[in-house]
Amino acid sequence: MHRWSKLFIPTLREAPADAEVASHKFLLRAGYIRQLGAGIYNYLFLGQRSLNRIIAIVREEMDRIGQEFYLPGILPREPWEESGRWTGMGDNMFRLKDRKGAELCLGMTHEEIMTVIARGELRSYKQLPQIWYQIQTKFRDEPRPKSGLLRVRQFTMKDSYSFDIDKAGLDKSFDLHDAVYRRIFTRCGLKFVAVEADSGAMGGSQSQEFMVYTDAGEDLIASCPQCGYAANLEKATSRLDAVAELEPAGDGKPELIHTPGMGAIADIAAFLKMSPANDIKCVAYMALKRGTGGKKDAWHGVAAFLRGDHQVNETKLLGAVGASELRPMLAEELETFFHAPAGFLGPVELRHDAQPLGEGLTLIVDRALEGRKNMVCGANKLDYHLRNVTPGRDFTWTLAADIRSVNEGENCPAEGCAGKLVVGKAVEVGHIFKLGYKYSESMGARVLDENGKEVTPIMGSYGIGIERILTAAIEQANDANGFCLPASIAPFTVVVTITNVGDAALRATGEKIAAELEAAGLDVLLDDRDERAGVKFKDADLVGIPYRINVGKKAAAGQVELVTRATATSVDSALSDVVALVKKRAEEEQLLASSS
RNA sequence: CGGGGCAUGGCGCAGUCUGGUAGCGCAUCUGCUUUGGGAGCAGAGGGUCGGGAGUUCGAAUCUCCCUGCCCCGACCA
Repeated sequence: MHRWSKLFIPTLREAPADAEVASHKFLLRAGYIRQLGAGIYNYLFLGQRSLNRIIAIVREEMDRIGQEFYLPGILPREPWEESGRWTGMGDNMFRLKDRKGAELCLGMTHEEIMTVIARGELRSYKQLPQIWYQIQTKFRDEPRPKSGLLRVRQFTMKDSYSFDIDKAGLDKSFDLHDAVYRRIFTRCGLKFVAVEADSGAMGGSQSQEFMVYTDAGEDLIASCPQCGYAANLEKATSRLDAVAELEPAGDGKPELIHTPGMGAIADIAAFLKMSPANDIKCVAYMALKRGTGGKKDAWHGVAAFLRGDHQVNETKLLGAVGASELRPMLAEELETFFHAPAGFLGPVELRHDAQPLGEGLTLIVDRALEGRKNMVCGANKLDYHLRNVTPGRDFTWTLAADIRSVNEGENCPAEGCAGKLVVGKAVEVGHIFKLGYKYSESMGARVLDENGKEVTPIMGSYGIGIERILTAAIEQANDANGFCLPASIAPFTVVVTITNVGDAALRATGEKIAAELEAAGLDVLLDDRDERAGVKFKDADLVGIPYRINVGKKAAAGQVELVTRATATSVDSALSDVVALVKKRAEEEQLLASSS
């Protein structure tokens, strides 16, 4: 029996000044966590208890499809060197040296280590498929830890890895994870959406994120209320309405116009009395190409051209050109590639490479420019623009790709759907994706297929942020007094509050009810503190326990109160019925969650 | 890494501009009263004012350097 009077639950009346988001404030106030450093937290009794319950659900569900391992958190350099990620991970990886000077790192993910195991042990197609998972502490030297447990440098992750003989097998492993993840998040009481996601620069094809909508989130999700389309903004597309083209001026050929000081698109649009949609804008970058096979890293020029009213999406751009990093071009680099300053850059007669990231400039155009005509763009000459510019006729490019971010209100990309996209903030709680051969190939994992031929197994990688489930649950259900966790992941299902411990009869009744609840298999906390009733009510509301039984004045008449935290409603119940009632409520909640 | 801010008792803050040896609320401890929504009264304990150097008779306060933390941006398989 857990008695509050004996426990360490350091609740705070006021939130520390540097907590911004709801989950951060309440995790601190409710005594779940304490900060040790930037992005480094101590998990106290209630926090650890809740995380343990989340882990139990994750483990139970993962055991349906996979086998649990436990890999080290401290890892030698060599496997990372083999995969190319020792340098690829950059400053996000914590690195250290042992007493002999050998280099090690703290694990931020475990593709390499799982692949080491696979290549050492897997020999035959008969041993496939395999799904191996672990629940492990991960370390990432985040550039900017923030928002309590949402973005931290040490956290707990369930990560799993699949090895299959072929793509069909990978599809199956992926789908198994998709189904199990849906069960996990449902059981944890999260209102989540599965969205299409970018697979990142580190390889992979199909990729899906599990997101919980909240303003505390750092990802933007575009979704269609009509057909259910949902995608991370890094991936989302839309169908654009046609733009009214400008009438050709003069002979219809590109024509130089004097535009003194009009480096901004808004200036040009106003000057020519046209929509920014008739302008071609240029965003110039230097892109980093990681050297492989002993080659050095190198920066290359990339000129991205988009519709004047569109925003470049750097994630899409990185993927399109195959680079690993971008930075804006410096003024002298602009001079080298364009012979012109920012504000007057354009694609006409711009020398560019045939292949992305060659020695010269990569010229990439957004798909929204294809088929357009009579547009306005910079002339690569200070204070001059060109009009009558038609893409394809007046300039060519290295490649065309979707490199823009969609905007709210644009048309849903789904075939035949008339919906308009809405954009919302969300936090990522899980991510599943098809890795392909990146690690198995580079690290030399091979098995023999049924014809005795050596083949490379295909891999998948699947993660769940354990702490993020807790924070997302708090973000989605909190009010001025605190938060309410789903019964499945709350540190306790029910708290029995003895309103006045000075009253021996009340005390005995509270003890009895708590014992009965425990015997019924519920996680029960008995609030037997010698505090005023108000203090105990406030604390109970704060710490997220979904049900509270007040043992007070009416106990002498055989009645107690059952308070439901989520709805702030209470019902009187006979002492003899309350245990069954709580149990029923908690079970109903779980059923409701799994049916939605 | 760029921009902004903060650092004074466990938490929230004042004091810094204008230098004079540290204060308020909450929390903690003791006693009495109170006992259904963060009680009242009385008393008590607790702070090298983030660190270092300097200016000064004297520094929380002024100067310089460093560190930590927060926010915005960049970044973030």
